[in-house]
Amino acid sequence: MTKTKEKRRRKVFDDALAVARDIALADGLDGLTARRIAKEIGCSVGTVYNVFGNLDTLILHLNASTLDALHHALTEDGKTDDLGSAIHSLVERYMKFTDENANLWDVIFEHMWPKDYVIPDWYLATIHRLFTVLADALAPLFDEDEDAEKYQAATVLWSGLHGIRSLAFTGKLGLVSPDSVRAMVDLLTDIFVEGLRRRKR
Amino acid sequence: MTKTKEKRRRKVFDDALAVARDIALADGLDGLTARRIAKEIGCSVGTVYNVFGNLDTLILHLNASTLDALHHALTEDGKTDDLGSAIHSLVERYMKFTDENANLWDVIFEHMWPKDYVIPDWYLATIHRLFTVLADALAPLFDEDEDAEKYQAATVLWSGLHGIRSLAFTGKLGLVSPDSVRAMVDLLTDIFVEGLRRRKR
DNA sequence: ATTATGATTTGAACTACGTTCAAGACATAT
DNA sequence: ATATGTCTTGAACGTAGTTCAAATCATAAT
Repeated sequence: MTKTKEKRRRKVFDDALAVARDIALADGLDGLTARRIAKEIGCSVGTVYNVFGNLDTLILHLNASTLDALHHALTEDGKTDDLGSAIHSLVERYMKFTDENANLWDVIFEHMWPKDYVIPDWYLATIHRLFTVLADALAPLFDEDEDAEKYQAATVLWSGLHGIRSLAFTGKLGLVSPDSVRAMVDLLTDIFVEGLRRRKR
Repeated sequence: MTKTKEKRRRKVFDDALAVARDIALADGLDGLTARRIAKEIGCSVGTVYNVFGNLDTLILHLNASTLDALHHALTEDGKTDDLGSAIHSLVERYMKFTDENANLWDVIFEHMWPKDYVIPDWYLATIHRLFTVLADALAPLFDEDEDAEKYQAATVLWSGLHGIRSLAFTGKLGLVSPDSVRAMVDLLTDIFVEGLRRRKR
């Protein structure tokens, strides 16, 4: 049977990702070594390489699951009807998730793909799906025929929020308090949404 | 005499940074190894460690010089009197500099300080000086007694632009063309400046 | 039940990294 | 010319990612 082999392979895959997630949460990208993952799931490095091919691909899957977890955090429970508060709710959830999973989240950005690494389409789709959540919340601020503009605006806002959060988290802004991060995020969100509102009129 | 020793030490310091800059421009953070730098300036790794203590400190100095180079690019030639065009000029120069020195620029953000690494005040001052350039350009949009708000707004705008540029450059937005990066940067800048303008009234 | 076959697992080994440090080379003061 | 104290050197250590020949295992065939 090829079934049992598939099962075993699947178990290594799942276990490795679960363990990698725990390690990343606790220690960030630095802790994510092939040897440590192998040891913690009780196999050799060779087996990890047999399943994932290389560490980059393992991290790719880890990041995809992190992105999915954020997507879930953003979309669970109902939406608000209120225009502005839907966006603020998303920002609130985004900040909460990235705070509570800071090390795990930052693996996505700390890890650099090798120059020749081809990022698969399903991973890009995961990113796209996330941006679309924000784009949908921005829908009232755009006309029906402005899907491209809407998606672009969502990308801009989200990238901007990411810039603030990640520079603060990695200490590259100088010393910045969590409080001021929140104030900066709110400032950007408010001004941007208000700007789109004016533009629509 | 301690003069000749100081001279030699200074030469190793300067040569190492010059070589590190060339390597970073060509190959990014990956190429910045102690052995390669030592070989290219014609000394042993030990000497590099004698002067810098560790690679992190060498990269700290490299980054400081990169930040200074951007500061120079932003401030050379006269300022414009025009309110909005001063800001757009800064953004234009920022984008030009980070495009032409993409690998070098990204060393600042790809490199992560060890958990216990203490970033010296003079480095933080270099960052502060850079943000102040943008804060000064935003001055017409704030009252005299709003220095903190002005600086915060500069930080928000710059972090936002950085978020867009760096996510695009590192391929973490999915596939994004250079053209659309420019459009996104302009969109954020326009909306943000316009938002501050309205706020002032 | 025993053997043969083919895939999987293993872990030592390879290269390359940051970093250290004992030994030698060097410059200065006497 | 010698003594002293500093600087330079490069082999060596520990740890990465990754590879691969040998051992192990599961299945199919006899």
